[in-house]
Amino acid sequence: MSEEKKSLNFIEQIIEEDLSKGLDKSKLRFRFPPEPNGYLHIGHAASICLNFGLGQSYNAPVNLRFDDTNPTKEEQEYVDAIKQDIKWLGFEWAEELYSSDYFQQLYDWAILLIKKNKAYVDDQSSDEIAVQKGTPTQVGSNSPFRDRSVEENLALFEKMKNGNFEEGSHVLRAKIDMSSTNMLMRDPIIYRVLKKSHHRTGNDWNIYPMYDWTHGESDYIEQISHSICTLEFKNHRELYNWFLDQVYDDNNLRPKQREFARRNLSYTVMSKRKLLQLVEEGLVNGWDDPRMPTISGLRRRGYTPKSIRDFSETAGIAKRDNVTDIALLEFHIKSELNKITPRVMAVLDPVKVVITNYPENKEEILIAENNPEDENAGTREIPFSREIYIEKEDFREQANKKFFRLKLDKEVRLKNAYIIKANSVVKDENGEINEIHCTYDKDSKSGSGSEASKRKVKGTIHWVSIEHAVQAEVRLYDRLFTDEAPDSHKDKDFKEFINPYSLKIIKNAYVEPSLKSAKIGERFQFQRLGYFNVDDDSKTEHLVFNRTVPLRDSWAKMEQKK
RNA sequence: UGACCCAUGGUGUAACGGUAGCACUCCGGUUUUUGGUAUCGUCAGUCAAGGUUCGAAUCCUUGUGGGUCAACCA
Repeated sequence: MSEEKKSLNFIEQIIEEDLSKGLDKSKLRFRFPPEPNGYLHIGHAASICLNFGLGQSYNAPVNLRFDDTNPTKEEQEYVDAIKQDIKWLGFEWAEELYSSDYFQQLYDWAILLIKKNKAYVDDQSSDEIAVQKGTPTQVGSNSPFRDRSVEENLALFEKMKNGNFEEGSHVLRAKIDMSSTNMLMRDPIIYRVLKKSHHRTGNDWNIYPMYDWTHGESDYIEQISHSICTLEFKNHRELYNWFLDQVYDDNNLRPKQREFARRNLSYTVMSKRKLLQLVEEGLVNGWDDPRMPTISGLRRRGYTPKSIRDFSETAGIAKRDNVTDIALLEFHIKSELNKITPRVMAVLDPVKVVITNYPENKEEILIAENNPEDENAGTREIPFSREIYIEKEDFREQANKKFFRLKLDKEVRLKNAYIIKANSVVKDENGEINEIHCTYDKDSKSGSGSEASKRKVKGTIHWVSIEHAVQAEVRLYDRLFTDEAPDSHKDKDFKEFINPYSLKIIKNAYVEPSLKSAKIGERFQFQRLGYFNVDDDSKTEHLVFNRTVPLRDSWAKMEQKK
């Protein structure tokens, strides 16, 4: 076999370089560090696949670390959901850890910082500190409290910790450089007073560490070799390294932060803040609404873990901002579902067909292939009778030669059944077609091997036997937004681009009887229509299907062009 | 009037000084009892200008365009 050299992404190249410079392969260790303040989305999936993928290819441990340093926003509900989503995606973490596990160590190190005269307690308000910070083009100025004695700082910090100060009254700051061109280096805040109960540490702490102080030190504690985050943290790297310098010991591994571009998807939004807004304002039905780009939404929609992993792999990673075409995600889900889903027949917009030369009480069982893509998928039985439903749009009284479906005086094949010819229509007082009267060629039964069955008829349409069909609810989804990048418009709110037709509910669809026992989560291809799964709301007496994604429809495309 | 990062077909990525490749999308053909699938094919790209070099997408300079940074958020 010719082994084709797979090109490495830039993170892998950095790792290879470190390895070639002498880093022991057994020292490789990664982490995925979500804040438990929302649900994971397809953008996180990129990071998850990257980190856990590196773990797999280098046989290195990957920790799941909840970055829970802000008790005002974090909840156990999110912790549970995040764990479920990662598992569902097919990954296993080495250890489940929490930044809050390190609160004591972080506190001890802060004391050390004070003793080294590299941190001080500032009594100023948040506004005063902000003013002193300057602007990107203007240097900041020193706090009047910057030169407090070590003893005083120690005493004050102790008081902060003990709850003797009110929120907002005091902070601990690193003493770095108020004139740095990097705003983050202008004496960043390390600790703030927050008298809030934490989802894990309860009321143990009155002070909580900030992200920058926490993240690098946590990486160090866990001996993470490569700490991979998104581009907006690029400017934090200098501070990450400064904090590391304060505690670093030569005998240990020194973590390295590297940044890649977050993955954006067209026709949706990806920020947790905006997704939360959609949920809270009732614009969608929760975090797992099938229109949401969340992992739980995609799961409910019928996406498979593999399709999401394949998508992440194909999209790749790099350092430039991007908006990936959602068609790529759809390509991967269609490609997988094509291979694995059983084909069934369902009619979403029914019109009645009467086969006038078919005996009134007769019913016969036809055999249908479950999946032409899978020889082992077997066959199933489908009942056929005199009265059936077909899709309204599969019939026209008159149409040109391009219309490969049922029309007056022309023939069409009923999938897995007979060739029929339309003879007449029965209309109501409004001119709506109530019934289509057809005759069938009784020798043309599919698979019978007869001459008639081998006749070439241009079109094949799906159907269900009225007497045997099961009524079902079908939910059709379209993209949530009408704009490719709804949050890229400076003058417009992203919600202005919400697609009012993103959800269409069909109450009276009819599915073939084999679906009567379909279970929640099961996936099917409704032939000629798309891929569907059974929604969480589904019950035996009231089946509910979601359309995961439609089939490619070149006919619809042709029609549209006209 | 700052610092840092980025710039390859419509989209996402590869090429690590030596033939600009892959995938998606779009468009067209063939096959087909799904207008699906499969299969074949077409269109289409190195931000600009200089420089270094036998040779530049790649290195350098300048410019242009985009992004990030002034939360007691992460």
